[in-house]
Amino acid sequence: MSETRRVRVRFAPSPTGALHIGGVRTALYNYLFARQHGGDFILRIEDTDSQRFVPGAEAYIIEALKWCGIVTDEGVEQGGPHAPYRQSERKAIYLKYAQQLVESGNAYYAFDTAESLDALRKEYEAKGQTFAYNYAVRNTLETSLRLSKDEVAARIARGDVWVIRFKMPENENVEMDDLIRGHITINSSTLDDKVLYKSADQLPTYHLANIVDDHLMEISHVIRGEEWLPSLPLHYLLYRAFGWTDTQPQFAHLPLLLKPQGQGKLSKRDGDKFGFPVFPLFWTAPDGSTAMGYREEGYFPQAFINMLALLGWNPGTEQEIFSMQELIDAFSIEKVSKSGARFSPDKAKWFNAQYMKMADDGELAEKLLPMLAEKGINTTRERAAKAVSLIKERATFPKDLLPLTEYMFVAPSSYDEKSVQKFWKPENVENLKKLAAKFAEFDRITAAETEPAVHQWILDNQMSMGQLMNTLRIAILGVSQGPSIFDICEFIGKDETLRRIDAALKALA
RNA sequence: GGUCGAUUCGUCUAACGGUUAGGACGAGAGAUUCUCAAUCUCUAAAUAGGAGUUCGAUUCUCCUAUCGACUACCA
Repeated sequence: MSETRRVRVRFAPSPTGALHIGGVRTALYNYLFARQHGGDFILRIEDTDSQRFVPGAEAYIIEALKWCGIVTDEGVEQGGPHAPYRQSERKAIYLKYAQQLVESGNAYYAFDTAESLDALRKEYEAKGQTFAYNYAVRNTLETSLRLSKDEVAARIARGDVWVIRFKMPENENVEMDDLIRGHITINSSTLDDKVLYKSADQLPTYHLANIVDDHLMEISHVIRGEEWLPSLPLHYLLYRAFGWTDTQPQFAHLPLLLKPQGQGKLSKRDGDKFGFPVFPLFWTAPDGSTAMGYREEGYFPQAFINMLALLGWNPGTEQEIFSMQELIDAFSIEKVSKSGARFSPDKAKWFNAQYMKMADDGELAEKLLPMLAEKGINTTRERAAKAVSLIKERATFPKDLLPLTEYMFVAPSSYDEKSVQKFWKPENVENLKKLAAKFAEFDRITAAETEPAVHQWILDNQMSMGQLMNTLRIAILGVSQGPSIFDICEFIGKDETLRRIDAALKALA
């Protein structure tokens, strides 16, 4: 645990489905930490559960990280000095380590069947007790602890089912340190003899594979979800049993992400229930069910990351908008909060609106163009960018751009009844006709020159600014809303302005 | 049930034992404007409860309550 050790962190998801936003946040914090310390960020796939493996999940994870702008230095995709990075491809290394633990007396073979253990659990339950596979019972069961070496070998050779279990010490206070939670002590007697190596699929369990790989990959810091806190003593003891305590990584357990309403941690179903995504990308499960994603809902990855970064971490300043580089510079593991954070869809939208305001007009135009084309409107990138600049501050998502700009390209086909009732009065209509005549005097309509001139003209003729402008607005847009009416008239041009006034006068006569 | 962890406005959070407990989202009100947004200003809104330690606890300790995680040959 020397201070000079190179920082190497890993994100180690299990490919059992889409990557939940809680997982994305874990990956993000690891990434920020690595970058801040000039270290390495590694993506390792922990696919040691052959039962729950979901095809496509790994590809999803990789794509999600890419969309978020989280760049991996080593991993299943690009390889690296410690390849392979998929645990199923590292199968061969784990058994050796498990056996090493047996030889050193820290683990043992157990020959219980799933059925016999099941029966034991039921038996205890009937007595109102909870069965724990630990120091109290291990000597009464079929294990290498009481069987002779020859008999153990014979049983294995015979094909009996076996697992390797960790021999949890009895009544020892395990002292641990967590970068976020501080010092923690747990008595080992409350822990059980966890399975390290499974017979079912000849693969290690998470605990073994995780410790072995973190050691082999020279991981310096383990930053993971709080759900791992209960297994931290086991992991400490494993490092000790292997004799790796001098290079044991430091641990940081992140608080959980909670549901926006009600109780419990955020789950996949919450998205469906409350109408917001819990996954970064759209996901189609093997059973055909689907779940929406932030990307598809129109979130900017920067906004998504910004929102996620602040959910459980705070720099202590009042800054809220952070670029990835700013996050890297400001991040600190000590400032991660200890309690679970409730996810807020409203705040997520607010972040997106902030990024919308900052977005480049040209880039937004690229998103708008196809939407317009779908409506049969073809225009240039420049025109679209100009339209976007007029309205982007009132949009939250790129999809809002279409309804906000559509009327700038096509004349209204109908007029909002409420607005008409309010403003389309005989006097206003008469004034509108005069205004049209006034417009005709200009070579072209501009916000810079026409607007002040018309204002003065309205004053001189003792007309009502509010009444006339809204009447004009109805004629041009069909509704009484939107950005400055002179900006719009300038955008559509003098001819089109006069044409729309004329059309409205006829339609609403 | 057991073990561990957590607890500041409705939500996300700030406050190296000393502040009128700050900011943001959301809510309400107002300003501005040709309208709708945006923007700006203002308002309401919190230290879970109880004991201690201390001159002084949001902050430290203990108890209670509540919430959460874990308690698989899942990760």
